[in-house]
Amino acid sequence: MYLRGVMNQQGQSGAAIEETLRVVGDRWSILLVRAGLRGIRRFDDFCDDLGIARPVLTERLRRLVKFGIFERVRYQDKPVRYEYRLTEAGLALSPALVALVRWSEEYSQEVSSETTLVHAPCGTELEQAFWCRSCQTTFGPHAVRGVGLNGES
Amino acid sequence: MYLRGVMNQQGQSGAAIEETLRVVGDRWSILLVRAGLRGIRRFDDFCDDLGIARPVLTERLRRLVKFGIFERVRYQDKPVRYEYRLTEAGLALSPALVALVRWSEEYSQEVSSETTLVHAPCGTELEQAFWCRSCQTTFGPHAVRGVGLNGES
DNA sequence: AGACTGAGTTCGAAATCCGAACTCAGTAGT
DNA sequence: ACTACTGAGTTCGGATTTCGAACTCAGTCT
Repeated sequence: MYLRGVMNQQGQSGAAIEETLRVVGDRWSILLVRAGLRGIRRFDDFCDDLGIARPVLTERLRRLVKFGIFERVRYQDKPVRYEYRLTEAGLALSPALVALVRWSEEYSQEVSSETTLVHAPCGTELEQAFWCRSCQTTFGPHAVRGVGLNGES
Repeated sequence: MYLRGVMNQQGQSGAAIEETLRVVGDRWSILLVRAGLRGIRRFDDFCDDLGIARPVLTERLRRLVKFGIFERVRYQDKPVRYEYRLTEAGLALSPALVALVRWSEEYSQEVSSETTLVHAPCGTELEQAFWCRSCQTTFGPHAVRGVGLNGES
């Protein structure tokens, strides 16, 4: 039953994702990224859009900036004003976000009414898959092998 | 600058993912799913593997069971013992998990040493893509359109 | 002058998190 | 029969985080 052989608890193998979850693994961070993708940039807009408490927003944005997911940009000088823009790393979170949205649509108890994510050119509901460059095939979660998953190997 | 037109704050359009993040959006839940995928099922094993405090683990597992991500299974009678297994819905979180692992490998400050996720049959480092059934193509985040993203439309 | 804007900060109350120690039923060893 | 051990929790008090509401501060608009 102790079939791991995958070290953990600071071993190394899971260290990266653990750190990542310490950054984006809270109720708000992913939602902030999503808001960023929707074009929201300003403090008060994040605040109104998400209904997040101001002190929490302050702290969250600071942390996301620190970890390179947002950048704080001065967009006006007279009264000095800053806004928050997604960096490339922040944009790169969108697959995770999309995966979560898809999961929500399928499994959340919430009435999610209609499909919200589609392939832009044709409007078809999208699916998410893994892609192997060398085999030139797509495949599902069952064919993923990894140190971080499936109990080693 | 108020280009949303996507309702929020209980509007409906983002409700599903907000609820989802209220369930799995914390430091531990995703890690619990990952542990589940690695074959971990028992209370003490989750505890040792993640280094999570016991009361928190109790509460987290209860919540994940309540939302259908794990199921609590009696696996022995003499001393009654239960273990936690991922449901199908729980398994379905793996794309999100994989996306986060990939992101961590690429952008986390942590030294992540080597690639940990591969295509099982051939061992090639996997990529994640979106798949359009009707166009029969894969595509990246830029070609995703959706109510939940990209400021409506 | 007075009202408003945007990006925060300060406050105290409420909810969460933590580690360490305890419980409880049953099993195994001597 | 006594002791130690196992697995799945619960209980405790203290530290940390979260919250909403109200306040600040520089500058602008009327």
